[in-house]
Amino acid sequence: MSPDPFALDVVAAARALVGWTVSHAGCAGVIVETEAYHEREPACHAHIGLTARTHILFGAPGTAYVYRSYGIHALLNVVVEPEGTGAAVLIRALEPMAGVELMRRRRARQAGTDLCSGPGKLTQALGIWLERNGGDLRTGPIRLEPPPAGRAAPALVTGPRVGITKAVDLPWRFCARGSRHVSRPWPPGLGASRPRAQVGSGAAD
DNA sequence: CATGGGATTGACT
DNA sequence: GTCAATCCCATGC
Repeated sequence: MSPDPFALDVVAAARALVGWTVSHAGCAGVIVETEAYHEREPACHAHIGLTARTHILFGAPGTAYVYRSYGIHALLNVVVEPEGTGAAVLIRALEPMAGVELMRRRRARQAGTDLCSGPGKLTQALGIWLERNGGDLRTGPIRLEPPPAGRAAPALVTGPRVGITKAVDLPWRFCARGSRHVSRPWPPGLGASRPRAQVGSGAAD
């Protein structure tokens, strides 16, 4: 299988990118959750067409699209599909693999909770900010690397995308089955065990 | 030029 | 469960 998912259609790319590694500024994690966005559906920023904000989405596949969300957070996307088509894969969660102490320091206020279990959390943990918008993910500073050759593709759980108000029924969210590093709300059938200490309300396993 | 709205998170009732 | 934070961009007058 080609190690270049960037030219694939956005849904295939979103599925293929689960299991890849993202690294930046001394930290790295394996992607456990993605979502697909495409200009032909209204939840995608590129739906409004080519503007100052969206032109990166129409650019070369393998480019980083980093934008500010709710005035507070930076969200990381991988631009996919051929140049001229507005499409991207949102990286929603990572399993921390390297530089975990540095991640904890960057997220000092939430050191006890999950470090990368959300699109705004992982950019904070990795030190990714808006200045990375437009960068080439194959050369860095943000690097995207394929899983080791021969590793089986992770089983995926599919569900509707999170946090949007348009095209809410499209099943374009993909989570690694069994991973407890996925963002909330966990999709049905994820198969991950609860983080502990939340049990007690009488529910048995 | 004024205004509305987020591809979210963490704190609080 | 509810809700504020915070700011750039897109839209409308």
